[in-house]
Amino acid sequence: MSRNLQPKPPTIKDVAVLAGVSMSTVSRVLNGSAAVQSETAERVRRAVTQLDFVLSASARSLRPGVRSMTWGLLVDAVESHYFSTLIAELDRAAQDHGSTLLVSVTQKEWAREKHLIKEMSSRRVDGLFVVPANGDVLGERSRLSGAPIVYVDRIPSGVVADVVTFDYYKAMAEIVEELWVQGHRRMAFIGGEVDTDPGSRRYAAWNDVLRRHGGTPDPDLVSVGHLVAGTATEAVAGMLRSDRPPTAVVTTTGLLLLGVLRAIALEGADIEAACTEEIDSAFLSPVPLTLVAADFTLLVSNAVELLTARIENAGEPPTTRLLPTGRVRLDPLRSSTLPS
Amino acid sequence: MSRNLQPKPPTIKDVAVLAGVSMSTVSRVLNGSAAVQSETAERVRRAVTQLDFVLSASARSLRPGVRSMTWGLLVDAVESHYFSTLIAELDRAAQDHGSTLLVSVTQKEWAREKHLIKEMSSRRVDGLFVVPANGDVLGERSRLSGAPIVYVDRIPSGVVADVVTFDYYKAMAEIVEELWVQGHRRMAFIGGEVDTDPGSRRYAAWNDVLRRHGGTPDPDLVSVGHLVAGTATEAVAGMLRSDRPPTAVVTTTGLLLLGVLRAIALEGADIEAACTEEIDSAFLSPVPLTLVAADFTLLVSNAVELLTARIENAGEPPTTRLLPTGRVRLDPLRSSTLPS
DNA sequence: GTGAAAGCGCTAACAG
DNA sequence: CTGTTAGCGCTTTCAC
Repeated sequence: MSRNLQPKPPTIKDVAVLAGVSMSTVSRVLNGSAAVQSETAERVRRAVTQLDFVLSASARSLRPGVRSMTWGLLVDAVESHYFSTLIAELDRAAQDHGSTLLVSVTQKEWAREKHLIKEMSSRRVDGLFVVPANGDVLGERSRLSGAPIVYVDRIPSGVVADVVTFDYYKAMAEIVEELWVQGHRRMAFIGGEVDTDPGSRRYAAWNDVLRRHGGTPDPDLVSVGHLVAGTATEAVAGMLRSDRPPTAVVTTTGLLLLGVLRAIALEGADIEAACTEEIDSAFLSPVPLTLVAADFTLLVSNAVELLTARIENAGEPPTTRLLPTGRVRLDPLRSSTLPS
Repeated sequence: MSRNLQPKPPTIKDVAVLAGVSMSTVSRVLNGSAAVQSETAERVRRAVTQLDFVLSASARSLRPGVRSMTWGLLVDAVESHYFSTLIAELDRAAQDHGSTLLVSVTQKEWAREKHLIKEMSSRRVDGLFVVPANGDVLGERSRLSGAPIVYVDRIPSGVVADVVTFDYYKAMAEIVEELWVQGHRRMAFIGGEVDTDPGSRRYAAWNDVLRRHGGTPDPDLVSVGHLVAGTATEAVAGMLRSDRPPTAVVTTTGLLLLGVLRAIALEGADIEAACTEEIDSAFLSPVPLTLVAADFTLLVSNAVELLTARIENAGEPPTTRLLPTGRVRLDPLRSSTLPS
């Protein structure tokens, strides 16, 4: 029980006493908000180091008009390559900006998102990045006050706001078009939720391209609403075992792609696969793979630009930015010739 | 510019006025800290709903002795299965406990970890989970004041503290032992940092088991210090192309395993692989795979138990908990018989 | 260039 | 059961 008790952290007053100045002076030194005699400032800084003092973010942000130099990030879920990449990039951006990034998880529930937005606001973050969950049926989003918000990756419903997302419609359209040109006439579509963004955009693109080429998609080859990889595996395995199996299968998320690849591996099928998200184990694919490459550095820089602008000045009208995507093509490694 | 400006959030005073009571009463209703006439309470609650009011976490936590019902989590990096799983579990646990989890990234830098611990403390989190970064050469960790800390997954240096981690030594020892029993005499070891925890524990186990069976590990089959998958791929490819290739390769992290599998796929090798971490694309492995399964639910429940105890009462001596791990065995899917 | 004092939003005595 | 008041740690006028 000796040194285990948490000694309460020093306050600005402790620093002031130790440095032999007033609290105001310490504050001025620490914030650079006004000129302080260099010798005095030095004494203050020494006291700060000695006490290992840090300004209390809570107390500090109580005063109106003071920036907390903190950004919040609300993600919907954590099981995805996408999520790790986003956090890593955003964290770096925040650091460059001199801000701290605080991340929280909404678990795809609108109620939780709403709660966390308020929670973060009550912690006085300067701004929030939000990967919106679905479910705001009452249009409550537009009534949320507090810190400015930039929505990321998904277009939220029920609000006109700043949004940065990739052009998933175009990404999917290009993939399907390309497969069509390659001669594929029986393509399967494996998707998650298709009535909400961004699934809806992808699904629309899929349908549009196939219809443009005449004919409607074969309903036996469309299976949506998958939330986990397992059901996707079953769906694809079923298709592959049927009388008229697909020659290519298109899917939307990395999670589902793994499910699809599993089915393909299980069945020993020899078809094309494509996905609008990347996975880091793509090289292990038993079949040729086309992936949409999303540049998260680009996503983040756009989002940061929007948020900082909004933090500085709340006047601009909200914008939605649709970012371009790239493409990655992979052929199975196993049968490839050995590199010299 | 009309409704775009952020209206400053309502305060407890606004609620009090609207409900026709005093601030204290509002506070009491919101905290359930004392009995309030049910009718009055109802009026307050209505006002709260009407104004969409949330207590300011900043102001609230300024008072000494008040819990913020917030936990912090500091992770070293974000590119790993491990990380997603940890966050997901911890977030759920926090929610069950009625607390909010705030996550931040240390980027494996001790300076950043130190900064973020203070930053989080200054936000008055009730406690912190930390995946410690290496580099505390001055033993500063033990001097950190502020919120109680439970270290997770890694044993930090320079401090006696609460730690929860898996028994990586045993996990690795068992794997190597098993491979030995299966007849493998030329095993390769691909590792990351081996002079810091937990790499050091795994590397020690590897060496110990091989030595116990007589003979030292072949230095040509040991390659450590890999921080990315690419260099691991090169190292393994080199081994596989050599005169005396390994018959099995053991690696430590999921990231490195992917690099290893890539080399195996590239070279078309037919050897065993093993890893002390799981990956979600394991079923795509071209070769038989043994993985250590770590139960993160267990990790998290232990960590939460320790932290909450510490939050309640700072008296107990710090403990280190080494949790048991499981095993997963996977055979390549492609050549397997089709399921009926 | 520096200090004293008010007040940010909230909770916890203390009265009534 | 409810209101009044002091004060948490900090920044910012306002004096000096």
